[in-house]
Amino acid sequence: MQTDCRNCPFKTKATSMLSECSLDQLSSNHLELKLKKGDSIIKQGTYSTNVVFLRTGLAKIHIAGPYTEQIVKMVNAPSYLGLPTTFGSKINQYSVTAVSDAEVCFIDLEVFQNILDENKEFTREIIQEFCKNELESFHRCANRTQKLIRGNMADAILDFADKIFKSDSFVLPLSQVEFANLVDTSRESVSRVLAEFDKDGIIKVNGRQIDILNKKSLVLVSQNG
Amino acid sequence: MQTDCRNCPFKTKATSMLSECSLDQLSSNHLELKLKKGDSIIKQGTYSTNVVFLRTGLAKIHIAGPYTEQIVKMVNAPSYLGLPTTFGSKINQYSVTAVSDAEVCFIDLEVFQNILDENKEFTREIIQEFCKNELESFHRCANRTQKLIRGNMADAILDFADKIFKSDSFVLPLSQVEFANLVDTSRESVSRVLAEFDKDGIIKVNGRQIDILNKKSLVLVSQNG
DNA sequence: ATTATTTTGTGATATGCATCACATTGTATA
DNA sequence: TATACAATGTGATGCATATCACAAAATAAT
Repeated sequence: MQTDCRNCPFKTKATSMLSECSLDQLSSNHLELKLKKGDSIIKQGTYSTNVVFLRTGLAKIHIAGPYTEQIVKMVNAPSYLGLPTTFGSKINQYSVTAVSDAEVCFIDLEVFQNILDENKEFTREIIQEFCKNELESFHRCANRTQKLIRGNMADAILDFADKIFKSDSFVLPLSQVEFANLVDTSRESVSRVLAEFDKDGIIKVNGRQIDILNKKSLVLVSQNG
Repeated sequence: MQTDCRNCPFKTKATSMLSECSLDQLSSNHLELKLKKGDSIIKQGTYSTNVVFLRTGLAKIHIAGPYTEQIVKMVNAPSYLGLPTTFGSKINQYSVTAVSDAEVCFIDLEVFQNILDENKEFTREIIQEFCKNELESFHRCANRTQKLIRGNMADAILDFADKIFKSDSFVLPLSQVEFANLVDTSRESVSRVLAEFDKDGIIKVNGRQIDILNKKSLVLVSQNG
């Protein structure tokens, strides 16, 4: 299915920089797909020739570590997915999976490259994005390895609230196993710490429904443990 | 001091894509500097308007974690430094320090941006570089958090041999404290594990001189622990 | 509705490694 | 050459958290 990209209401900042001409090129060279929660978007180990545009929905980027699957980051729409894997390597180096219902557009790599070549502003924004990601990954790495579990879990919850859902009440889009893979812990520890936070009145846990009751405390835990 | 970039013998793949015109622009808009081991190249928290080209030498990228300084990665010449920090943020988000004598060129951000705008091939290469870095950081993060210390140390030693020095004999450019910050351990553990590897005949340690004696074993340790 | 399967809660135990404490060696500095 | 300071070696101890082993809910499948 193809739609007119010019009128797409889900443009990223980068995409809004594109010329009409490039948008038309996109329109006639992309495949739009509706996905259900759990559907695979990019699969580690498979051949890759597409950049993916996440139009709506929420996805996880995950990678097979030496022992367990690790969730590298959560991404919400609108956003481009798979640039590193598609540009940097013929074979996908990580997986992306929808954790909510989602809409995606598959864009041929050559078309995307062409659009990069023809749109300086677009390229600038994409590079900005790369820079932001690299900085984030530096910070994430330093935090994850130095902080204790409580701190990392607090971080993750704050991230969901502030970056993903923009609300202090949300339902966790991950199982505890997945949450553990995101925070680098065991499933059991996730369960325990969540219960602790609840007992301490920092958050209210009801199944996967999370309500942040005391954000200051949560930030403190994030900083100190 | 300014030199002619056209004849610079230390071009990256990206730089070799530049037009004569852009090289001239670079020539007249960069500051070349000779640095000594330990000299700071980029300092976290300071204002940043320059991209740095590492012409010769070896540098560490490091970042202040919540508790200790963490070395994110080692970079050897020729390579551009500080792109994420300079493009993505006005204030440097990480530090870069020479760990050997080095030569660097400071390039004004606007000049660099201009050169990006004018050279598609150059831009492609830079984007490739970003992609490679992001993939690397995914892998590094998954490995570091899942592997035991012996595995991570084996990894680091293999990295030095294969990527940095291209030789199975080299002198470690880091103190044990720094090595610990690179591998996410304590200084004591570095000392102990190095001694273990030596005792097991996997490597020979003599001060900071490292000789890999049994690379297969080292790879095995890297994989299993 | 009933069964099967996945997800979650919670105690007990084991362990890898940080931390502490100090000895020893190496390396700048006066 | 002596002295100060940084880098390293090595044991003893403690702690955070993984792992194991179940029970209990919750969801999905029949």
